[in-house]
Amino acid sequence: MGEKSAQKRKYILETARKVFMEKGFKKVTMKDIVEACQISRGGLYLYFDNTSEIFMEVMKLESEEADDVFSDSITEDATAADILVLFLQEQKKELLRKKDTLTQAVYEFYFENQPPKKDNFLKKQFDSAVKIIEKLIEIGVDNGEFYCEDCAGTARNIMFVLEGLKISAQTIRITPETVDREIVYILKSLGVET
Amino acid sequence: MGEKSAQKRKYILETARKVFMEKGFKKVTMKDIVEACQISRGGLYLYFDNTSEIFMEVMKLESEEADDVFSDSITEDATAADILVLFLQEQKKELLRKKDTLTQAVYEFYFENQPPKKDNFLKKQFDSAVKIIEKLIEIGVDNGEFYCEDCAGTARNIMFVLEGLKISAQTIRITPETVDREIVYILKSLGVET
DNA sequence: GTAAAAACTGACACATATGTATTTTTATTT
DNA sequence: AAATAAAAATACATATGTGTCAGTTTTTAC
Repeated sequence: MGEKSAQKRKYILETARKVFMEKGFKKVTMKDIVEACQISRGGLYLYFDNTSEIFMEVMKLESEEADDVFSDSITEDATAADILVLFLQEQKKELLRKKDTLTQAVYEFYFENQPPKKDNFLKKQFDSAVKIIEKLIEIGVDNGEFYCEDCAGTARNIMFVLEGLKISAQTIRITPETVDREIVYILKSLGVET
Repeated sequence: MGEKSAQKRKYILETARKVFMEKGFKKVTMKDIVEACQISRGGLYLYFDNTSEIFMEVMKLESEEADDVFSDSITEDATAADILVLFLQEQKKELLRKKDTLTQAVYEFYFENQPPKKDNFLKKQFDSAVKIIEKLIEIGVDNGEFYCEDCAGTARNIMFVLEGLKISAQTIRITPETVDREIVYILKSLGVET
């Protein structure tokens, strides 16, 4: 647990991240990470005590680096509807690729370890996304793009639908068309025809 | 894998089911099941080869025994809205108790084993629930209880919200109030005030 | 009542993961 | 360049799980 080289520490976390993306959380052993990092068993233990600790550090990095969910969507002269559509499209892309995401690993980790009340990675992400969507809907309502009586409720609802799609993508194998249908449904409920 | 006694086989599956409810899927070992069943290691292997096989059999039993999602909700003179409310309340109860459910085990199982295209336990449940909700909404629309332009879409949407709530209950620790809010939101979107 | 078949048991051999302790390598200081 | 300290690698002891098999008990059939 010593600090040793901060650079190597970072390298280990970044490499471990890839391993977790590939194999989820539960399957990953210290050996896997050792091999991926091309270091020795003892070497790894100098930095971290176990896979849970490593995973938590990876999540911490992740939430520090996580740029705004809308960073890709916001442009100078985009309308609220444009931004929402881009956001939903982005989410679609994300949830349809099974590997290449920490999604499953995060779920597994929270299954295994009682989800923390504080510092809950998923909860933070969820809540902040809800807030931003709510703001966005309000803007859309103000300039007449959307019709919505309960912006906060709608924002929450959208996020729960996305959560549902996300876990479904991992379990019941939904198709891109299914996601599209949901996106259209969401937009229509805001009065936006596509 | 021999058939041996069908009765004992059933007993093992029922006992294993409890173990999976308690510990999820990944954590459970043959030893756990052996001990829960109070039989010998060799004895268990006479019936099943590994935990995956046992779990699949448990799921099969589950889906055979699974009574209609609405069985508890339907009564002689209930309105469509009544039935829908009861159903949502039932789902709420279910998703809020963490243990006592195969939910997490099923997720873990599908994480570990590529979800099957055919015989997908979750998919079957999901699809059949969607169908029934759709029917229910149609009935409600016909007799003026609900307002809805896209019954199929709404039914699907409701199920994805429920999926989202279900996984969220396991990961971000949602409260009963959060579920209630979503239920109210769903009903309101159908034009039902509560 | 006994012999054959079926069901069951517990120990064993193997495999894999963990965390630590010791040795070796590399870097730093004088 | 030798002495020392830090970092990394290797080997080890421990733990836990798996699947099998030789032997035992129970059931079945005659």
